[in-house]
Amino acid sequence: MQQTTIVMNKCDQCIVRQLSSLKALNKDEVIKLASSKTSYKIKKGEAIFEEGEVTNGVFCIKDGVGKLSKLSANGKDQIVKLVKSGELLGQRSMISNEPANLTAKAIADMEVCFIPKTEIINFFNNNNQFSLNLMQSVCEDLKESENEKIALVQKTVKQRLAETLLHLHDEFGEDTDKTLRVQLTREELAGIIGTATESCIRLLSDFNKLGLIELVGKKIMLKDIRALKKLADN
Amino acid sequence: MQQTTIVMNKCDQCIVRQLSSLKALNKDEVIKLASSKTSYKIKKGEAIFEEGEVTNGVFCIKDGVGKLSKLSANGKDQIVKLVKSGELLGQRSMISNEPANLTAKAIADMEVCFIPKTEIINFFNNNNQFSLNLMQSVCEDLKESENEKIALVQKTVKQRLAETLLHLHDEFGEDTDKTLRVQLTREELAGIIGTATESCIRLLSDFNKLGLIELVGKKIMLKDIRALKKLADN
DNA sequence: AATATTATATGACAATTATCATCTTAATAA
DNA sequence: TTATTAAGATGATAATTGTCATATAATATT
Repeated sequence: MQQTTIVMNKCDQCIVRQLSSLKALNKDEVIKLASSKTSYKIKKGEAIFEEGEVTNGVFCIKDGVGKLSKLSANGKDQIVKLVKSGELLGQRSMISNEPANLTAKAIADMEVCFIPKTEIINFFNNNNQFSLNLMQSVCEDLKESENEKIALVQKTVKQRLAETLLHLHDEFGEDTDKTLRVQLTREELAGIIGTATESCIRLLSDFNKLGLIELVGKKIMLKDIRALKKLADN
Repeated sequence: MQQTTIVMNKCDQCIVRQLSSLKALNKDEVIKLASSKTSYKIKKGEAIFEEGEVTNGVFCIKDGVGKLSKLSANGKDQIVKLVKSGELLGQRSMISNEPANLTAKAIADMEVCFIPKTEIINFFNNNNQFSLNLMQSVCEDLKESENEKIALVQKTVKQRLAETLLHLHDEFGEDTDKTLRVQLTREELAGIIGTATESCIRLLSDFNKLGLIELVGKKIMLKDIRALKKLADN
């Protein structure tokens, strides 16, 4: 009895349970969830799943940061989305009944839990609020993807870099030294904005010289957010 | 009584009912649907809804072709997706409870039906298969959007043009004269692949000279699909 | 039919961005 | 520590693509 309570609490207190579609689950469902999940630790650089893999469930991100990306023919890694704690991973391919379309890798050490598909489908069919939440989450991803698609075409690399820096600042915040908390390599940053690594580095230098940002070793500090916003929009 | 039957048949026979998420609806639900829908005719060039508009429902496309697009600051229209008969329009913003993110316009004369949100939410909550279908449809859109996003960055304009021509051929087929059935202006085609109209025209000329396509007035005939595929992939 | 308007086409040129080479600095392994 | 490798930085150059100008063809309007 007590054991059940402990297990339930584990998921009940979890940040994913608080932030994701899973917030719609009731006590009994959380207990079921806790007993069917499995936990993993994933080191920086390691994959959670690879493109083409059949995952048969979703991953809850308890801690860390990950990237969803696709390798191109010429060996470049295009990053489609970053994910952080509180989010679910692999919803789309699970629902579509398809192998993963993208590869998920850890950018910072991660703690994740795997929830089997059967469990999720069960919640989906029996809990309207959960299915609506899940639906809205995918819809949010779709909207974001469409808008990014438009930005890729309508904005220059410079604008996209400014936009991405602001976005990273908004979503992940600052370290104590005022630099961006997410530690991306220049290559990864280039992969997000969709450009060559050298172009990305060059523009960062330009931004630095213009006083828009400051490069602290490999880390980036946003110095003039207003100017970055202006640059990104116009 | 007879009237009800007639009305039901109207929706029951409809191509949208056969192809979209609505195929999961049972007889009673179709009757409800038929009584709550309103029909419209939309002329080529006219809008079904505009970006920022609150639609409060979805549109069934009975006939015609439409485009979902967003106007950029510099006046260019980026086309995000083409829609054709059998598809639903406006699902995402309805589910997200947001105004439309994109503008929907007719490329060819359209016949559409509007279904109010209350009706859809009702089906969503009471019919698991319908909610799953709807979910899968949004997931399909998401996958496509992500893949196009990647293509926009990793492929050249030439490759994207080849890819888009093949895609249009697959999805909309040929007219009796072997040309592509969808009649897009060069400007619209440029808006899909995300390039300047002049660049698009120039590349079409190149493709023509290379024997990949043939330009029959404003219409386009694919002559060497194998070569176009090779070009698009590599 | 004549005129106006819009779409398509093409040349010339500029701007952006990618590629390749090289160098420096930082991180990691031996 | 030293050697080795990887990441970051920058110059030189080429390729791609966008912009502007202008011409022609197609369509619409009077």
